[in-house]
Amino acid sequence: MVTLRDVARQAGVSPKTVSRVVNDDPAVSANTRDAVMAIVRAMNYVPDEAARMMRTATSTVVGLMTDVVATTPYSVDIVRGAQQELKGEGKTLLIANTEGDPVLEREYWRMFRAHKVSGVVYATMYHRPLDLRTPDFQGPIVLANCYSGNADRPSIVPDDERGGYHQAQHLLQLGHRRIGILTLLPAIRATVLRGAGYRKAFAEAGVSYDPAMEVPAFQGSVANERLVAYDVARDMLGGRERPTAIICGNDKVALQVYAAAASLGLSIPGDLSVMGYDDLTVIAETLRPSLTTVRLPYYEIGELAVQTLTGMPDRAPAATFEPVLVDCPLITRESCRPI
Amino acid sequence: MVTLRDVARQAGVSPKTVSRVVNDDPAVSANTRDAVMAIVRAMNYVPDEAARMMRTATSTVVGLMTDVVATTPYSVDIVRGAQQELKGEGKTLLIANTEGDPVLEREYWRMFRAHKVSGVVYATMYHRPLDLRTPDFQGPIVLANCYSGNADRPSIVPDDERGGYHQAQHLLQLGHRRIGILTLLPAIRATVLRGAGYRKAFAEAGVSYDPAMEVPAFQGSVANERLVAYDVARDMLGGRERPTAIICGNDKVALQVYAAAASLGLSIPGDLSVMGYDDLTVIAETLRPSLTTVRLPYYEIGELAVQTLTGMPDRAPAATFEPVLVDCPLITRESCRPI
DNA sequence: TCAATCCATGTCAACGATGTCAAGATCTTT
DNA sequence: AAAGATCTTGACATCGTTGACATGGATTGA
Repeated sequence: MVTLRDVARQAGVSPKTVSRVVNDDPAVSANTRDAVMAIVRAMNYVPDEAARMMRTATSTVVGLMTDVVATTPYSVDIVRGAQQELKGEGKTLLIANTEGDPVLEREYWRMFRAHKVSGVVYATMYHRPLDLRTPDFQGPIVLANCYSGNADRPSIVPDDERGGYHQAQHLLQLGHRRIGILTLLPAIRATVLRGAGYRKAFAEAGVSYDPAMEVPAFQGSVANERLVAYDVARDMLGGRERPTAIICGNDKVALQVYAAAASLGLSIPGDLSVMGYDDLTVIAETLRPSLTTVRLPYYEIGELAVQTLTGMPDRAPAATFEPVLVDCPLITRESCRPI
Repeated sequence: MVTLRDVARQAGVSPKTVSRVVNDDPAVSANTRDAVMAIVRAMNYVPDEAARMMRTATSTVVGLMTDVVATTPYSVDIVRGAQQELKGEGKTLLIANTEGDPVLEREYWRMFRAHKVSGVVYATMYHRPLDLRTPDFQGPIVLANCYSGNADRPSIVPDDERGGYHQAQHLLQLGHRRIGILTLLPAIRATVLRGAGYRKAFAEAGVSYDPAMEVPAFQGSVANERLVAYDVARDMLGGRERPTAIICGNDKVALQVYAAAASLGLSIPGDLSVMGYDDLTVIAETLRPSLTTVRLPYYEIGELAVQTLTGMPDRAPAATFEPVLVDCPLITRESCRPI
């Protein structure tokens, strides 16, 4: 292994000087700097993280703790966004997937402590409040896709109310008036927030909002949900006064609405406009016609989480943090059409 | 921070003894061990990884280098499988996503070196041969979903030939004889392997294989492919002598075949059986009827890769390694039915 | 010209763990 | 009971880096 010492010897300077050079300390003459850098490159010297870590009591690694976030395919984007942001600073991610196991989670917090991670992004699968106790870890933490119930930590969450607003607003603007809404489970926070968004859009458009048009596309509990969008959509589309458009709680729901429409001989978007949520591209881009949907901005949430982390002091003063809302933009494709 | 020293002082023993205890060194009396462990727990002592790393010149971290693997949703399972396997050993993953950028990749290899990772899993998005040169990294490497052209590294890949065999064999057994095949791009290795699997199944069933029934569902290049399964399937299903079953190169293709069938008024599985590949559950479980498919065993590949890594000596002798094939099992759902 | 200031570089110790070796205590063996 | 073997514990140096502080030379100002 090539060490600072070796480089120093070769360059005819002290180890400390080499250290200064590789750390961009300005207190080094240009000549020395160039000479040392030449040797550094020639010897392919790479600073030993372990020694740095030990000396500085911090590392260039950021922890990413997830519940089961990695399970749900699209949320990998949180990881990608975080990486993207870290790349610029020469840092990387140490990942810990708890799969929902609290014992394992505790172990991972210890592990983060042992590795002196410079911060942790804590991401959850569902957008939800969270009371995080971390007796084994002291450093800065940013919540992603979840937020602290008592606002004692910074957090980045999707703006589900605005996302719901986008969905409804777009369809209303296209002239739709009878709009069916297939929601996620009522217990999910996003469901409530989007509901508010729908109402706001309807109100702004001067259209009365009919709660009867709002039906859950799932049954069961959050932990054990069953997708029944196909049947619900068939009921909705089979009745008289069928809707001219359907807003879906996510893209999977939309996929089943496509199937329901096909089974009734209804064409999309000719007879029915369909709007998704999530922008799960494997579905949204593959469906015929492709799906107009609203994108869950996981990539941006990952980026922002790391940015926030980087800007945090090691020991944050006991401040109050309102969740940062990230817009869920409308992605226009082919499944919605003016009436 | 609580250090070995602090624990030692409290316990009235030397730091070295505490070290022995936390490392399960058998050369410690039961009394001492219990006494020390009590203090360790009471003080919530966690060994400092940096110091360990420095002293032992190795870390408990395994690197995961991916090209764009994290982009394709389902392959997150490689990460999950790897984690699962590491969990037992108290290790974790340091992840590096190159997004295909060689400069970045080089930087990440350096980073892995700096962090003294105990090994690296190198995973690719496509199953393909790979000539890996890592001047900046010496430790053990296992390839996942790719393999070394000259067999100089261990590798774990899906058994695509057998997967293709499963697809065809199942449909043949259900009595289908006219079977359409919508393949991936011919340039992709999986396409070739699965083709061999199809032929084998047909031969075993004593059914003649008609190459004309095999059509790519994609156009363009690997880097820039365009899914045209919808049109191809409509052509195939619109002709006389339409197939009674269609084998798809992946689940996205199957999704479009569903749409094509619906547009022609054909019902699945009544008029047409459809078989997917990948087992992308967001699609396969959401489709109505749910999709019979073949599962890409990414989770197992991740597990096996780490197992292989763990079993490797630090400096592997220049051996030859045949790729380890992992079966792609048939997942039976509702989209295939006897003729 | 001499003191004060600044700049570039160097010396030294320390971060926390563990490998090496040694020593004291205890147990065998004859 | 003495010599050896074994078992348990400890002293000490060391891994590679950087922070605190020191040094010596050049520059500035009066």
